[in-house]
Amino acid sequence: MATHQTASTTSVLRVMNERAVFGEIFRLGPVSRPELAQATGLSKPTISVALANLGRAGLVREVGLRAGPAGRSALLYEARPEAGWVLAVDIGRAFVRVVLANLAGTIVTRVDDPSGSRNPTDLLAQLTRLADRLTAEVGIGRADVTLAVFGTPGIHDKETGALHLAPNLPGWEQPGAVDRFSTVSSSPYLVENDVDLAAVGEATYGLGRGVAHFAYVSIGTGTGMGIVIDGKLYRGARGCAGEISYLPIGEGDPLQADPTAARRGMFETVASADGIVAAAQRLGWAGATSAKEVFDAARSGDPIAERAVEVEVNHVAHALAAVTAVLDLELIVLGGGVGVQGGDLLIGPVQDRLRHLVALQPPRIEVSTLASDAVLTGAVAVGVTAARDLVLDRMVATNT
Amino acid sequence: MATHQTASTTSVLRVMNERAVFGEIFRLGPVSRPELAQATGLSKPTISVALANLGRAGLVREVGLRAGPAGRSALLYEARPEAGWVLAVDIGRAFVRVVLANLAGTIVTRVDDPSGSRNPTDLLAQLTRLADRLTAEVGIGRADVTLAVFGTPGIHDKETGALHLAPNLPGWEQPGAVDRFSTVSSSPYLVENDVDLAAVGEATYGLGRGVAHFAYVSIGTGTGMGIVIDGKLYRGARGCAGEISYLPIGEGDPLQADPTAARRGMFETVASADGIVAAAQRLGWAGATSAKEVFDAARSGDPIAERAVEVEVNHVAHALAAVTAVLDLELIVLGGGVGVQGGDLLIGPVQDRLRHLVALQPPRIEVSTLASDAVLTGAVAVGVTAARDLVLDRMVATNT
DNA sequence: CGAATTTCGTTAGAGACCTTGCCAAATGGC
DNA sequence: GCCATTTGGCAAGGTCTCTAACGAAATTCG
Repeated sequence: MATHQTASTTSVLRVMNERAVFGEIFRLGPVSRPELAQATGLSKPTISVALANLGRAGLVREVGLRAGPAGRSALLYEARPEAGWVLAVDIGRAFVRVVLANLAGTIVTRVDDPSGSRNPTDLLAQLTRLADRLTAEVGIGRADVTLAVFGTPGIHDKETGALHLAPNLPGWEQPGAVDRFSTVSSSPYLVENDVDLAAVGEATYGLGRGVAHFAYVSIGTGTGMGIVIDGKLYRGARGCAGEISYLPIGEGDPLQADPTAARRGMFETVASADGIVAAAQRLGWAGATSAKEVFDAARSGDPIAERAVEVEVNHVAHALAAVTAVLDLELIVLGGGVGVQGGDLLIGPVQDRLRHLVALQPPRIEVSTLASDAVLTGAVAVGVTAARDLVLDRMVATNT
Repeated sequence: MATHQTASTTSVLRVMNERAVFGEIFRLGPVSRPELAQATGLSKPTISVALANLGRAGLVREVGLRAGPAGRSALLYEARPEAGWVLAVDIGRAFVRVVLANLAGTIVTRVDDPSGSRNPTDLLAQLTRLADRLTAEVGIGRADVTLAVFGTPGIHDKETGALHLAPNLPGWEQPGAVDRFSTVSSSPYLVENDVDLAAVGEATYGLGRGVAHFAYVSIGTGTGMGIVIDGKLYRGARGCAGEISYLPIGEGDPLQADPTAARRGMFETVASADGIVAAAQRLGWAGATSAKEVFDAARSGDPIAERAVEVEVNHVAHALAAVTAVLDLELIVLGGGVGVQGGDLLIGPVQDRLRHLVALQPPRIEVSTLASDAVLTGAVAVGVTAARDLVLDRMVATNT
């Protein structure tokens, strides 16, 4: 770390330019040399040599001709999608979802497998089996995967390799457990919180496109938030940013309660699916069993269910008020089981309530359109971005 | 925005390298050519031409010789502090503070002037007078100021040029009012929220040095928070990030209260200096007049004052719990009148309470060491960073 | 159907920058 | 006073990019 952002010899310039060309090819799709010259500001000969290098490395290929209104037709170039493969994994509550995506970000194969035993050894065996199956379908081996991305609940402690705050994954809190993901693909891999990935997915392919600062708030069996700042995922000092489960919001006066009682009035316990059911029961509907049921009843005008939704609105609005006061976001996308199924009932009232709670201009609030695929989508987005850098780095290394 | 981070011709390389050399000179202090070569990774001849260019532009000068254990003594170079001047202004409640700092960041002259009439016209006249006085002391004119930085309460709306949420600055909420700062120095200027500047000051010269993610929480006559993420100030979508005044924290059950009552239970009303006095009065000390008085009484064991401090601890802990759940910071620095004067009584109990409120590892909490100079310090830090870029840009422009 | 026109791609020459390698100058120790 | 050591400067060489010009391909118009 002697030098911060320094640069030196003239050959780094070539690498920078090749990087820029590669990026523009992704951004613009099939594109001609003159268009690349205009987009990058480079001259035609420079574009030509960059394309030659990228082509020799197998990252770019000719893809046809474009006829203009007059004059010679231009050769079109595109990134070779098979130049890299991303294995994206969503370790969900009921299902393990795995997809294989190419460098263009298109998902080529996919499998949803019911969760079996979730201890590290069994889960890793399941993932390895699924990875084998998917790669075979495409005609590559597990070793040809450029990068694997694993979306898990909880917080990945990079120091110890343990997974914290993930009670549904027994055994993964052991030091070094997360490092065993390396056995699945024998290639570089990333481990990210599932809600964080969903936020990236929403930022790349969903409603968050083009929004500088936004957050994805997931409410389901649990609660969580992924924060995107300046288009980049914000993880916090220890990876715990957005752990809104612990927001001090709940019934009763927090100041009167026993100050030593831990976890009282946590957002998660009152606002998650179970919290909604509990609220309905407390309000007189003893037989309430699921959040979906409560939302359906509220839609048909049941007064107790309506009141339960009102309570949920209040909780969510308080949480988002805290988020707004701290982060001043442009957009909040609501996801998770409760967020998606009850979004139509929640969004309007939450926004109204929010306007009263904070005198600031509240963020736009929308319901996720990616639904249960948000995590996978985000894993692909993260993986493709990193994989593009990887294949370029590899090209530069071999050209030494 | 055709190109994102692209680069092209070979001459940008020279600029990048000169920039790197200039930065290293600041980082390392008086430094020899071989040391610069090592630090930047550039060769000796390149360092020499870069220094020649920087010297010709008046940004760098020779400053002496360093004799090593053996061999020829090396010429030392340093940045010329007079190559740029920063005018930093803190528009505080009782005082207007103005300093003139050189490019090295050392404050050369300073004046603290009691706040008079605070409407734009009068305040600008006062500032212009003070700027004239300070520049004259250094032997330069107001036009020689490289950059001016104004720290104000409230939020600067860059679209309209209005200052929002600053009730103590009457007339400044008019569109275009903030643009009139240009009359003070006739040079480029920046307008930042005062608490945000304090956060930058703490990050550059205070306890936040080297901390990636931290926040400066100010509690005084009002409340506010400045957020530094990845060493950079985070402003939010509309510049309102860190407006913790509007955190929904307060007495009573927010769910039982009238949902339409705006601003009820705001953090600022309960936790600011007035809030502490009100709490003491409510607890039975009818004659309480100032927060300082309450803290002093608590230190001498007065039970009512102790209970009032306990209430304040609870409020602050709840606010910081919300901040921690959202941002997962490494460090929170406490500032402002209440934060500095009552910090010794607050920090320990707040940290204890915080541990119970969030199951996460709470951030370190410390009392600001910069005290009332935090805003000015931050304004200087912001200004010096920007001014260094400015003088370099100017050099590059003249060398075209 | 052929020529003019327009656009594309390549080649050649030149400029800018950085680096390696060598030599002179200066300093402290033996 | 000489020598090892480090600094500073100079020249030559290499890499990259740009401009300018030329040949190639495709369309339009006569």
